[in-house]
Amino acid sequence: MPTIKDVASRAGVSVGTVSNVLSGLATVTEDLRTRVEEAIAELDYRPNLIARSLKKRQTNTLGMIISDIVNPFFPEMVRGAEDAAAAAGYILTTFNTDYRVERERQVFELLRSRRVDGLLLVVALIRGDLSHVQRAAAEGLPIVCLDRRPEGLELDSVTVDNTGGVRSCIEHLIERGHRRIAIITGGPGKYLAKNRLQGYLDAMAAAGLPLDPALIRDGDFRRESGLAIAKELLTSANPPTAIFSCNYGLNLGVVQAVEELGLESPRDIALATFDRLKLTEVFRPHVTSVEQPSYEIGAQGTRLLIERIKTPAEGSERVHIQLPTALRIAESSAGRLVAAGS
Amino acid sequence: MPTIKDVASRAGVSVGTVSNVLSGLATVTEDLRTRVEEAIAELDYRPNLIARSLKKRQTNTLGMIISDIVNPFFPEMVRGAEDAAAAAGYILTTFNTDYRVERERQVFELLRSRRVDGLLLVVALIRGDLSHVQRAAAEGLPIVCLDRRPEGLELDSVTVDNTGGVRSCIEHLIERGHRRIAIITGGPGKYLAKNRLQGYLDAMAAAGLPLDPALIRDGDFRRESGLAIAKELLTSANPPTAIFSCNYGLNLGVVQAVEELGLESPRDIALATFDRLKLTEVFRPHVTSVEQPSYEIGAQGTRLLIERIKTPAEGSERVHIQLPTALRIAESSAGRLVAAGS
DNA sequence: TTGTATGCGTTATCAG
DNA sequence: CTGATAACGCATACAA
Repeated sequence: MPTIKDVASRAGVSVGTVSNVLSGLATVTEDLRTRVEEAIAELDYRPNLIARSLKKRQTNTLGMIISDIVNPFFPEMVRGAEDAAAAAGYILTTFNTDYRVERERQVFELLRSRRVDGLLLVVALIRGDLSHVQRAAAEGLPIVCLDRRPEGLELDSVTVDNTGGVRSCIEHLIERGHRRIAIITGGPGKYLAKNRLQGYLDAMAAAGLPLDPALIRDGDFRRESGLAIAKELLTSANPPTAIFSCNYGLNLGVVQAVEELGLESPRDIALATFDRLKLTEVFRPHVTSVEQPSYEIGAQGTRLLIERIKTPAEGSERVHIQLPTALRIAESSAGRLVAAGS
Repeated sequence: MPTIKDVASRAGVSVGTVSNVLSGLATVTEDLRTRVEEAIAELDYRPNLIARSLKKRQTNTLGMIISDIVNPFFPEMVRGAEDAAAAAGYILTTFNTDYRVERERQVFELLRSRRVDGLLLVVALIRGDLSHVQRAAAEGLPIVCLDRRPEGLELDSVTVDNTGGVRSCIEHLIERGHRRIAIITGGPGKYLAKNRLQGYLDAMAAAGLPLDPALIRDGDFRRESGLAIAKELLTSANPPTAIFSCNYGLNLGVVQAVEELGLESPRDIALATFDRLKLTEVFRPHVTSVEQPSYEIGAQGTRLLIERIKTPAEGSERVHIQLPTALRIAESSAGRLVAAGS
């Protein structure tokens, strides 16, 4: 592979001059510039970005740590990040943690050794031992948290209005005449689960509806728990008229339960869920959903990060961007035909 | 950030010694080794992988060029690649081309400037101007093609048995009593489209069934064309009893058409498609599908690539791995209740 | 305006 | 077995 030296000698100039035409900054004679450019073309020269990084102490590389690219929530987010990164001259290297903190810690080490300029982070854990991120941030590595905000850490973040999203959806169900609305959560102690449940509580309270503990059920964000809980709910003595799932995994289980019990939505039960999946929309039932702007989370997070790289945050003034969700009303949340019971 | 020099002076040894304990290779006295390790811990030293890359002329980085991570076919493939890369001490940087060759060319330049050790490539185009990949390969950059094989290029590849996958599915439909089986392809001149159509032709020929040109329709792999073509097929004078879609995008359109016409599968029409999407399986209709081992494509491609990096291919002996598909039979391909017509 | 020299943080070669 | 030193390819003062 030709180096800058080869270009220089072929063009009959010094390496300094070649470097100058490469960076385009310095004023260099038209004559020399064309000679250098010819040499570059003839040699098929490509500047060695590794050497450049070493010298300039910047890699133009962003690290991105997510849970699992196979989880359909992430591809759009990654794409948003990648597009924003590319637009600013950065590249992205992505890592999956499968929600395991020890893996997150490994990746942190690796990324810091590779001297990434900044980090996009979807934390594996909201609380617990976050010392690796704390230390990295303290040592000056720009970090932007996506989707979830770890507790007790001063970091910029881009999240979604989980509470408001659920609230608007529950309000919609109430408006359609539902009073016995069940919610399946992601389980206690989880960031997303807590915030989403709050939206339910808010909406119910605002409508003056009583809370039935039997209708507020803890799942674990996975299909299996949605299936089991939905079956319990639907076969109980006093079943709900609507079920809200706190993420799409749970919703899959609920949909499955409805079919396995020989029921149909919206005829027998109204359904709604957090997360929108365009791919399933042509199938039945057509489920009402709360869509989050995944692409924007990635894109805006990346733009924020790059801004921080260029001008580091002073003191503890951090920015927290919270993006709105959108309610996608579909057939599954049709209203009750008769007046609601007690 | 501390450097190897800082570690050396703190441990009272030379940089050479520190380098030796880092690489673990050279024999170094137990005494010195512990002193160095202590210094490393105390300074929280992390070797600068950029500098190491410059010196060793290897980045331990693999480039991966795909069409679009948002296309549900890719996340599993990327995940497979990432896992295999991580297991071998490499990291992956991913790029989307949106099927645009000019973008592919840009990414090639970038990746070569960054001195990636190898490339995982899902080509944007099967034929046409592939000079950038040809040149890169000729200059010694290890490249493994995934999913599609570009024409006239000597490159290792990992693909799927597209023809066999479709054939087995059509055979299944025939076995269920279907004779008028329609196929919606990805359009003429495309690699995947051609191979998949061949499976249909093979199965029909083997069963001695006549080919009806009206049932072999060119789509473009997207939902809209699936919708339009399916509507035509279903409302024609002599409609098919089964429709096979050559990818999942087309299938989405077909499913939509069936519902919009007030029909139901399998009651009124049998359905089957290439590509399996686990997420849609709980919804109705439950569509029979040909599943490809996406994760394995990525994983095996990566392992092959790393092998090539370590021991480059001699001459033109290239390896082409072709992975089998799996037929996932679901409700939508139920048999005909009455004997099939002519 | 252009050329020269130094250093970025490592690894590797070679004396000692 | 350990230490000094020369690259790796580039950017950047600084000198000419």
